[in-house]
Amino acid sequence: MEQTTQQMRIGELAEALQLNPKTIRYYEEIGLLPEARRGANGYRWYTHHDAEQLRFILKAKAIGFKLEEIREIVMLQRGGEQPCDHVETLIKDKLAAVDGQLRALTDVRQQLAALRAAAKHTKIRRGCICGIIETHTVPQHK
Amino acid sequence: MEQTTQQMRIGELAEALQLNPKTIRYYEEIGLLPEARRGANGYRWYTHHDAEQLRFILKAKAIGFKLEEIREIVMLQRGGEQPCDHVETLIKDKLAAVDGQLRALTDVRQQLAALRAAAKHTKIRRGCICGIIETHTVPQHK
DNA sequence: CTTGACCTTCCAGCTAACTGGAAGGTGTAT
DNA sequence: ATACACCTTCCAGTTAGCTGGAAGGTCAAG
Repeated sequence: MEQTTQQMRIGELAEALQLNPKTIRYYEEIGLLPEARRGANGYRWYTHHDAEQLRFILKAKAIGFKLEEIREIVMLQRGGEQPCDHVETLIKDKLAAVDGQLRALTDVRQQLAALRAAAKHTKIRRGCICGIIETHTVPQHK
Repeated sequence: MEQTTQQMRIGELAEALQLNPKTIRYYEEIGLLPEARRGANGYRWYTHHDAEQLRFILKAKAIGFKLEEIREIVMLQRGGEQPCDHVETLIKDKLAAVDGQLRALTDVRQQLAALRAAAKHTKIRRGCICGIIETHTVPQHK
């Protein structure tokens, strides 16, 4: 052990972020993650910074961005040195998209809250012949 | 014309919400939309209420919910009469999920804003040998 | 009474985003 | 020396969410 910056292999990174190592390789393959540094044996090695990058990607993914869109965003971050008009436009677009999402999200949140309030209000019967349960516990889809 | 509630056929609904009629049939098929009322000729007829339902679905979809999850939510709305503990738990879960999304979203928004600020700051050179442009205009993916 | 724009069902194919399996190399532990 | 749990690449298969095409019915306009 002579490196100061502690590194991890793909399995550890995957474990830390709760995902399949294959997914990480896939992200590298499509250019979402930069090509990982390799050890003499060909193994990929990741730093804390890589983990942060990946964490951001997962966050963006969780809120409904497509991998291609996320790729555009992280490209902006990575090439952070040479911004130009085109890049500014891109960022502006992404921001607008995110703001749109925020509006839609608060809207849905409000509807859910109303639903819960209504549920609280009507909650009288205990028998619960609740048609929803069947449709929920057996989602089946087709 | 003797109906008071104006109805529309699948094409009009699709046009109004900017989507493919096939998509609407597909949503019906997977139980995301209830089975549409049919005319004597077998055509589907939709009301304003159906349109609102669909609009909500699209909103939820836009913020990254899977169709299966949206189905759970609209099921809750539809069976709004008989809430029970299980249903309440479901709603609480959805609300928690949405709040998580909201947090992630504001986080990403903040990062984008920072990126834009940085871009504004570093924007000096006009030549713009901006590595991002190539990677953006030719996304290629494989 | 035919044309054309709708609608119907059924079925096949597509893209995105993984995910699994095969075949083989690496490295530490007994 | 041999397990064993890792890692590698390559290639094939899966799931979600549409989307297109074929084959045919409906209906208002000319």
